[in-house]
Amino acid sequence: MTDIVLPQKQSGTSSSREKGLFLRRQELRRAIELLFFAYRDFTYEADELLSDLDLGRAHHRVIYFVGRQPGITVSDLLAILHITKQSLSRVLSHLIDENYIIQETGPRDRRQRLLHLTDKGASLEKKLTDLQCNRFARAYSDRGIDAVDGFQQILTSLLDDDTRSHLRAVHPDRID
Amino acid sequence: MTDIVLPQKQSGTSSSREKGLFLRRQELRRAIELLFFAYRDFTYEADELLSDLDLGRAHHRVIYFVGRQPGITVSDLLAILHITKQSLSRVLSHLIDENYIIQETGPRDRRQRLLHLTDKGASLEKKLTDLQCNRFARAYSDRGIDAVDGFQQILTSLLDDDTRSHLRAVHPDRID
DNA sequence: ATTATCGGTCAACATGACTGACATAGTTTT
DNA sequence: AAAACTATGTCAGTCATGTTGACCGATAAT
Repeated sequence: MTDIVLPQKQSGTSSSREKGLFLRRQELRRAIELLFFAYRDFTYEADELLSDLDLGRAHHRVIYFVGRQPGITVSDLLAILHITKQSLSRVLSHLIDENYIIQETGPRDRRQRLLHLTDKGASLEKKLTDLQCNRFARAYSDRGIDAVDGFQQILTSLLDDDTRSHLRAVHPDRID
Repeated sequence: MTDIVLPQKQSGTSSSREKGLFLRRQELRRAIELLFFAYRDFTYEADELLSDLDLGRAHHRVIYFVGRQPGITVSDLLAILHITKQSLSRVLSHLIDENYIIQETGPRDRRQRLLHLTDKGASLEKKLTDLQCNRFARAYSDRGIDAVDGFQQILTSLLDDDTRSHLRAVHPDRID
C-alpha cells in the first residue's frame, strides 16, 4: 500500500522530501484533529448511558479500572487516574453508596481498602465496555491487523515514559 | 510482518481463531486503555502552558480551530466543538477581552461574526500546536509511515459518520 | 410584513477537577 | 514503647466547563 522508504529513528538520515510525506505541519494538524474527534466520538455512547444513571465519566473510569483489576487499592487507582484523593473520594463514595463497588480491608496491610465491583457494578461495567469494545471491534475488523498494529505503535509512542512502563506491566503479553 | 488472512467486513466469514488475533476482549481493552492514556498524556503539556496564562482546555480548542480556519463563524465553531453557545460565549468573550481573538462583521451576512487570531493569539496558538505537533512528529518518525497510515485508518473508523464527513471536507487531500 | 437565523446575554445549576488542613487507623523505624 | 511514616477519609472552599431555559437585537429570507 505504501512503498516509499521509511525514515528510521535517526532523523538526520531522512531527507526533507521524505519527512514532508508525513511530518508536514498539515499532516500533524490532521493527527491532532483526528485524536480530538475520535476521543470525543468514542466516549459519547458511554456518556449517554451513564447520564441515564446519574453517573459521569469520572465514575466510568473508576468502574472500568476496578473491573480491570479487582482488588486494586485506592493508591493505585489514584496513580492511574492522575487525580487527587479528594476528587476520587467523591466519586468512589457515591459508587459505594449506590452499591456499584464494595471495599474490603487488605489482608496483609489493614490500612488498604481493596476495591471490587458488585454484581450491579460488574453488569454496568460490561455494558459500558461492550459499547467501547464494539466500536473498536468494528474499526479493527474494517481496517485489518496491519492498521491495528500501526495504531497501537503510534499511540504507544505518544505516551509519557512512565505511562508506557505501566502499560507494559499490565499487558505483559505485548512487546512494544 | 503480519501474514495472516484479515477478517473482512462480513464478521461471519472470519473464524474464531482469526478473530482471536486482535478482536479478543483483552486486546480491545488494551485499545481502550491506550486511547485513554494517550489522550491524557497528549494534552498534558499544553494544559500546563495554558494554566500559566489562566486559560483552560476550552480556550485551547477555540484558539486551535480559529487558527485552523481564520474567519470561521460562531455557528461553525459550535458545530465543531459540540458545546452550547452559552459555554462557548464565556470562553470566547474572555479570549476577545484578553486580545487573543478579534471579531469582524461578515461581509455578505452582517449577522455573522468572523473570528480571527490576533498576533498575541497566533503566537500562543503556535506554541500550543508546536507542543502537540512535536509529540506526534516524534511518534510518527519513531514508527514510520506504515504505522502512521494504520493509526489514521483506525482513528478514522472510530469516528461517527458525520464527523468523518466533516474531516474529509477540511482535509481534502486525504482519501479515507 | 412576517418569519427565521445568527449571535449574545442573564440566571441557575451540575460535574469534576483543584488546594489546604486535619483526622484516624495501622505499619515501620528507631 | 515511642516516633515517624503511610493509607485513607473528610471538611471547606474554589474554579473551569459543561448544561437548560428564557429572552433580545440585528439581519436575512420568504
